[in-house]
Amino acid sequence: MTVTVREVAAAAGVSVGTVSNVLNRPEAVSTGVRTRVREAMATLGFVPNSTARQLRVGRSQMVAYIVADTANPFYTDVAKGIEEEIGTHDLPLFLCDSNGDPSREQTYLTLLEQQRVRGVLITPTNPRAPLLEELPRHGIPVVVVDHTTDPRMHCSVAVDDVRGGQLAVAHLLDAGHERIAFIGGPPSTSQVRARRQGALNALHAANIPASHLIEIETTAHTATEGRGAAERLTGIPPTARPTAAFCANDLLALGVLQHCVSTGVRVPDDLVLHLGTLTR
Amino acid sequence: MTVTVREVAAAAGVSVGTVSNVLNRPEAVSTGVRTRVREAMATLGFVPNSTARQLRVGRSQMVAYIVADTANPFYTDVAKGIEEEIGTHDLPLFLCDSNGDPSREQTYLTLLEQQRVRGVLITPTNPRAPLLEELPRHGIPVVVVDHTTDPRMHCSVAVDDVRGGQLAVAHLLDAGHERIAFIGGPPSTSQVRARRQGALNALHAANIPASHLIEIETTAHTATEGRGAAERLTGIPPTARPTAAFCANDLLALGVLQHCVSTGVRVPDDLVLHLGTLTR
DNA sequence: CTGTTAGCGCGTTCAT
DNA sequence: ATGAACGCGCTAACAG
Repeated sequence: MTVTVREVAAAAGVSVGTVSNVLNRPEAVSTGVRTRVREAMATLGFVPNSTARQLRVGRSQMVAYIVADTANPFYTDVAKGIEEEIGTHDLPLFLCDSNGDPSREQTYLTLLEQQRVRGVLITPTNPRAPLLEELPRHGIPVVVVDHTTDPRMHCSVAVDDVRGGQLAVAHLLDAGHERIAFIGGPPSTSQVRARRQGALNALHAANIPASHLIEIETTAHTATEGRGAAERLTGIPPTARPTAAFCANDLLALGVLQHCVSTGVRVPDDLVLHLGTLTR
Repeated sequence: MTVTVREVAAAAGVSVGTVSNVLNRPEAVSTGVRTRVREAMATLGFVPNSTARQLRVGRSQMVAYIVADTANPFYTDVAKGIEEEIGTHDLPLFLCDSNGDPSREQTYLTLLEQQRVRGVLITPTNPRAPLLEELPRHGIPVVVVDHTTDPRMHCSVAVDDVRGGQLAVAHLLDAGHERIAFIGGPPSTSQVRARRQGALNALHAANIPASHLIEIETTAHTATEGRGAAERLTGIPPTARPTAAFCANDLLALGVLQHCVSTGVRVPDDLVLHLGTLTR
C-alpha cells in the first residue's frame, strides 16, 4: 500500500541514498538521475513518510498555538499573525483549543512534547502548569502569548491591559459620562483584573469616586454572557444606570449590542458602546 | 538529553519489552514491576517519543480540521462539535487555517498525508483538489464539511443552504417587508449561491418580482466587508432602499450592525437586521 | 508474566 | 556523483 524510498530506488535503478538526496539535497544529484527518480516517485505515487524523517532528524516541523477559545476573535487574529510570520520559514501552524480547561491544555502540551514539535505558543489557562517549564527544559521552545511570565523560563508577548483599560475609560469620561459600566469576565483572568484596574485608575485621575464604575461580572468571554450582562445593565433604574459601557472583551461587547438591538435599547442614545478590535 | 525506553528498562532492571508493555498494555504486567517501571520513568523524566511509535504503528493519532478562516465563528463552532465527539475517543483535534488560499490548503493536505494522520476534516476552498481524493485512496479518511461532494469518495455533512435562505427571506416577507437586501459574499462560494437561490425562491413563492431582492456583493465573509456593504446600502435613496437585510454570513451581519451603530442608522427602525447563529 | 529480536522508513556517514 | 550499511526509539511477535 505505502511506497517507500527503497521501492522508488528500485524503480529508478538507483540506491536509496540517492533517492534521499533528490528529496533533501537535489543539487547534489545529477540532472538526469534526478528527473528519473522524480518520475519514479510520480508513477509509484510515492508519499514521503515524515514520521520516519522526524524520528531520524529528532524533531517535527510542526508549530502549535494553544488557546483557551478559538471562537474568540482575538486569538484567531493573533494566530493569523503567527502564521504569517512562521510561514516565511515554511513552518505550518496548528491551532489547539483548550476550551479554557486546564486539563485539556495539559493534554495538548503532553501530546506536543511527545511529538517533539518544533515549538509551542500558548495563551495559558493555567499559567503555572509544570509542563510549561518542562518543555523548554526538554528543548522545545515555548512562547507565552497575552500573559506575562517569568522571563527566565519563557519568551512572552503581552498587552498592557492596565493602560488599555485606562485609555478606554478616560475616553468615556472625556465624552462626559460619569457612570460607566465595566463588563468583565471572571476576575480569575489576569487580563480582566488589569483592565479593571486601568478603568479605576482613569476614574481616580479624574477625581471621580470608584463607585461610579458599575461592575458587571460575567463567567466567560462569550456573546451569550454579554447578552446576560446587558440584561442586568438595562435592569438598573434609569437614574442610576450607567450611560456608557466598557467591555473587557469583544465578544461581550457583541452580546451587549445584540441584546440592545433585540430589545430596542438605542445605541448610542440610550447607551454608548464602543466596539473595539472586532474589525476584521 | 532524551530518555529512551532502553534507559528506563535498565534503571528498572527489566527489558524494553516490559517497559513498552506498561506503556501500552499495563494490565499485562505484574503490579510490582509496573510501579517499579513507572518510578523509573518519573525519576529519569522519560517522555515517550510518539514519532517512533507512529513509525512502528503506521499512523498518527492526530485528527485535523482544515478551514478557510478560523476567524469565522461558524467554523470554530463546528470545530468545537468535532472536538467534543472525537474527544470521547481520546483523539486530539488540530485546526488548520487555509486562509481561503487553495495553495495553503494543498500544503496542509500534503503535510497531513505525509504525517499519516488518523483522519482529516475539511471545509474545502478548492473542492476539486486532487489531494482530496488521494487521501482516502491512501487510507486516510476524509470528511467534507459544509460542502457536498461525490459520495463515492467522501463522507460529507452540509447545510441545506437553499432552504435556509428561503426561510430567512420568507420570514422578512411575512413581517411585511417588500424590498430586501441580500448581502452575500463572493458568488464563487456555493453556499452564497445557494442561499441567494433560496431567497429568490421565497420571493417567487410570494409573487414578488426578483428585482425586489437588492443584491450587495462582498469579496469576503468579514465584518470589514459587512461595513462596506452597509455603506452601499445606506447610500441608496430612501424610497428605493431595502427595509430589511438578509446577510449570508454572521460576520457580514456584524459588520452591517457596526456601521449602523457608528453612523446612527436605527436598528430596527431604519433597517431590520436579523442576527443568525452568532449566539455563543 | 517477562526477555529477545526484528524491523517500521528514512537520513547519513563512509566508501567508492 | 553514487551505493551500502547503520541506527533513530519504539512495538509486536515469539520464545522462554
